[in-house]
Amino acid sequence: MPVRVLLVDDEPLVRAGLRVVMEAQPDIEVVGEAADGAAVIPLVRQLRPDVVAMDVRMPLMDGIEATRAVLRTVTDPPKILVITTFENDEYVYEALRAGADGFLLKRSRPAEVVNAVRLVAEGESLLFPAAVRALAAEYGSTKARESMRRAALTEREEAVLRLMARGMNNLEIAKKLVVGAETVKTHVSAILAKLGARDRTQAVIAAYESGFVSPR
Amino acid sequence: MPVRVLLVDDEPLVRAGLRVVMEAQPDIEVVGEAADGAAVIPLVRQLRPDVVAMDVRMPLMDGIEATRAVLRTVTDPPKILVITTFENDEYVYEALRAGADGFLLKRSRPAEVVNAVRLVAEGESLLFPAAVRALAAEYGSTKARESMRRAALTEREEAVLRLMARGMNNLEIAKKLVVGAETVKTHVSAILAKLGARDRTQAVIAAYESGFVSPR
DNA sequence: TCGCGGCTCCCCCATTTGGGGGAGCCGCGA
DNA sequence: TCGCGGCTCCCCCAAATGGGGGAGCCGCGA
Repeated sequence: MPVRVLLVDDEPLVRAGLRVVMEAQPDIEVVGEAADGAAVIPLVRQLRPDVVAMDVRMPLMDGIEATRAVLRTVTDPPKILVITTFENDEYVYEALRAGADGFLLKRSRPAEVVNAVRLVAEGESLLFPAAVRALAAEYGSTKARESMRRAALTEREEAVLRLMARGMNNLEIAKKLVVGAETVKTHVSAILAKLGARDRTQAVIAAYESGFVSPR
Repeated sequence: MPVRVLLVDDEPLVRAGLRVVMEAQPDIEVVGEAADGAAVIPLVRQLRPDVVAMDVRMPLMDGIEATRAVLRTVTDPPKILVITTFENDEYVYEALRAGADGFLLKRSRPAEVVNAVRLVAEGESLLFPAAVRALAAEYGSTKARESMRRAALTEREEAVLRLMARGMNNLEIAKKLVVGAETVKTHVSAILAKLGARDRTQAVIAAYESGFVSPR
């Protein structure tokens, strides 16, 4: 039976990206989504997920409070995987102290994402020292630290994603935006990293799934 | 600057409906209306619309003739969006062969209507209509319906497209379907050809836009 | 003033994708 | 029985994609 996952992130694009990554796995099933920690408790009661993948920073109730609330009020609570964009986010440590079972960087590769989900689902805690080292070692000890802000796309990146979702390739996007093809490549890479997408197709899927672009 | 649209339909109610839908959009402006194709040429010259949304079936001059006339006599012609009631209207195929940029069903939802207008305005041919146009250009109008059937995906191709729309690459699809990677490539190529898509991203977009797969 | 993030462009390189051809097997219908 | 379409696999090859670096410019805010 598959691992049942509840996604909680205020950024629809991030949710969609995670969803694409997870649903590509036969043994992982995304059973629900929420945009804020405040919605987590009833959803956990209703959906009984095995794992809650939850952003630390959210508008109404952040991941720390939500973690405490779930563990305090739900019997047989799910594993909680905290999602963050910062490597050394003090919120993460608080969340882990609050009882979270592991954490995940938003720019983790799909393989890392699904691996983390499987691990916490099986009761393996991704405690931070080792995990931080492992992930930090893999993800750019230099650049990662710098450019890790919120996973929200910049204006230019949104424009590129919109054109990607219209089926344009990099060259066409470059002409449309009157920039060089290399620039578009840079934006595309940034988009893929922020959305946790492996390729442009997954990014476009995320754009549709999140409502960033609307079908029909 | 908004997209300037000229509505051409012999049915006032249809024009009114389209006008309401389009004018509800901040980026679409209806600059004129006509009740028959015969009035289109002077109006296009006078109003210089970006898009002509035109019914195929009209009393004096139908949409096919009007499309040909506009493209033949107007310099820097507008995009032409053909409106029809029936999905398998052979008039539509003829209009597309005559140079129309896309088609729209009268029973389309408002979101579809404005989306179609925006797409053709920006030079993007509607995906499935593009496929129809390609096929219609290749085969005769009499065989249009038959070529549509020819364009229908096989069972296996549908399965592959579904997995493509979940973000899988060819190797993952191959494993999922327990076939060789070459087989998947063959299917993907067939899908692209049938949908008129250039790459897998466009195919996935088509899958979403056509409702073949639905956002969750 | 300095630093940082956003935007732009450049290099190199591995992988993926897609197109061209061909071919064998099988089931179904003319 | 034969042909055809669907499904499978194979070859070669060009193009696109994505990742890894680096770097310059500019505006804004500490």
